[in-house]
Amino acid sequence: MAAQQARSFSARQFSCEKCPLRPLKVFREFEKEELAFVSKFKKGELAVDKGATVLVEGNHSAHLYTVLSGWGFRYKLMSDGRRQILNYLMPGDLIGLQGSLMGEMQHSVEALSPLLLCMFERDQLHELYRNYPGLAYDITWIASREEQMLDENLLSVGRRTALERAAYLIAFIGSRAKTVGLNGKQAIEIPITQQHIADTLGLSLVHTNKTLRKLMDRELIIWRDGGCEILDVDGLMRLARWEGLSEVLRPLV
Amino acid sequence: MAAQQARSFSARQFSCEKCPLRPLKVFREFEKEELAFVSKFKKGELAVDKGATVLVEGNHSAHLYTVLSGWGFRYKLMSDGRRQILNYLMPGDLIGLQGSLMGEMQHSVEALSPLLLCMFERDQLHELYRNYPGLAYDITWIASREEQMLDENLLSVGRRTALERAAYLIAFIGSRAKTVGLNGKQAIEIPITQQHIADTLGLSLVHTNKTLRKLMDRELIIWRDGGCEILDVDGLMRLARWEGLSEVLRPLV
DNA sequence: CGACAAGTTGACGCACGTCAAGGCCGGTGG
DNA sequence: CCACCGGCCTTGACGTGCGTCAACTTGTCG
Repeated sequence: MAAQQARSFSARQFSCEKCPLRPLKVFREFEKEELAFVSKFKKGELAVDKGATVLVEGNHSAHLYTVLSGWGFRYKLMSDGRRQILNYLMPGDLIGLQGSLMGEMQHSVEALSPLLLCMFERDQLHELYRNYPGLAYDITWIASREEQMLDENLLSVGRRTALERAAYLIAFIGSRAKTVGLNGKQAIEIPITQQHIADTLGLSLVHTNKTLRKLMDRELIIWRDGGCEILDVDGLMRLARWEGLSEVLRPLV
Repeated sequence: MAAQQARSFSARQFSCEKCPLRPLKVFREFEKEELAFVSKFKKGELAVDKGATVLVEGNHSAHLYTVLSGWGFRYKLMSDGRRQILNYLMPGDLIGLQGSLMGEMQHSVEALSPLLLCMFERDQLHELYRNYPGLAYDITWIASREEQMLDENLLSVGRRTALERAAYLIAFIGSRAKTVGLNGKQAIEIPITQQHIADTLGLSLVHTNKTLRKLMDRELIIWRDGGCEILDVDGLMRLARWEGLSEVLRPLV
C-alpha cells in the first residue's frame, strides 16, 4: 500500500509539433491549426513515478492528460479492498476525461512504470469544442474506443475461462503495445505483476499463477523478472477465441 | 433463437419540441437552436418488436438512435455461442454511437420490450460537431457515462460474489429506470428473464435462479410473470456495497 | 544480515457449473 | 374440449474450476 504521490511537474520538453508519438502510423495527421491549438492547450508535462497514483476515485480533477510515455492502469476499489483493474494505459491514451466531463472521477489511475504525461486544462475543453470540431470529434472517438475495449474486457471476465482470459489479456495488451511501437527489441515486454493480471481477470493470485504456468508450458509466453514476454500472439488469440484489434487510424490529442 | 428482424419505420409522430422525455428533470434544458437542429437531425422513428435485433455486430450502420420508449440491451457473442450482456438501454440512451464513429459495430442490440427509437443520420454527425459544440459536448458526455457504467459492471463481474452481483444489477437497473420515470405504479418492474440476468452477471442460468431465490427469501425483490420487481433498493445496495448512481443533470439528444 | 516484494507449489474446501427432471402457463391445432 | 408444445422457472444431485491457506524460493534493497 505504498501509494505514493510522487510526481513532478515541469514545463514542456516536448513540443506538440515534435511529439514523438505523432509520426507513428496509427495516428491520423492533424491540420496545422489543430496542432497549434493542441500546443496551446497543453500546459506542461507531469512525470509520475512507477507505482504512484495519478488520479484518485472521488476526486475532482482540474486536468486532462495524454500519456506521452510509460504504462499505467485504471482501477476501482471496493470498500473492503477488492480491486478491479479496468484497463491499461499506454502512449496516446487519454486520462481523466470522465472527471473532466462529469466532475468526479469514478476510478483511480496508477503508474505501472515511470509515466510521462501531457497536461491539459479542463476549462479549455469548452473552447476546444467551440472552435475545433475536428478535435472534439476525436475526443468522442477516443471515448468510444475506450468503451469498445471495456466491452471486450467485460465479455472476457464474464464468459471466458481462466485460461482463455489470461490468453486474451496478454494478447490484447501486446497488440495494443505493438501499435504504439512499444516493442523493445523485437519482443514486447509488459511491466506487470501477476497480481495485476489477477485483478484484471477477476481471479485470485494463486490461480492466476497456475494459469500463467499453463501458458508458459504451451510456450505461448515467458515470464521473467517482473514482466511478461509474448512468444506467440496468434496462439494466444486462438486460445482465447479473440479476433484481434480492428486496425484503424486513431486520433491523438 | 427467434432473432426476428421485425421493425417498422414511420415518419415522426413525436416532434422533438414535444418530446415526452425532455420534461423529465434529469435532462438538462436545451437552447432553442439546439432543439431546432436536433429536430432537423431526426429522420423518423423506428419501432422494433420485443425480441427483435436492432443492430448486429460486424455491421456498418448508417444510423444513430435514441431510445424514445421501451427497453433493450447491448451484448456480444463468442463464436461458440457464449453471450455477454454489456448493458441495458432505456429511454434517453443513445444506440449505435460506436458504429457511427468507428464504422463497424462491435456489439449487437436487441429489444427487451417493444422499442421506439428516434433515428438520426450518421452523416450529419459532422455537421452537428461543426455547428453545435454544445451538442457535441453532450454526445461525448453520454459516451463517457456509458464508460462509467461499464466500469462498474466490470467491477461487479470481476470482483463481486454471485449474490452481490445480482443485488447490484437489479439495484442498478432499478435506479436507472427510476430516473427516467419508468416506475409503473409505484414499483418498478423490469421486463427481463433470468437468462438475461445470467448472461449479464457471467453466471449459469441455474445458479442465477438459486441466487435470485436468496434475494427473494430476504424480501429484497419479487419475481413474477416474466419480470422482476424491487422491494428494497437500499437493501440491495447495501448487500452489493454499491454507492448508487451519481445524480447529475444529463443531456438528451 | 534481515526484510520485503514477487513468484511458486500442494492440500483442501467451497462456490459455482452441469446434468437431469419436473412444474407452470399461454398458444396452437386437433 | 383436451393434447401437445415451447418458453420460462424451479429444484436436487453431483462434479469441477477456482479460492484460500500455508509454506517455501528467489531476488533486491537496505
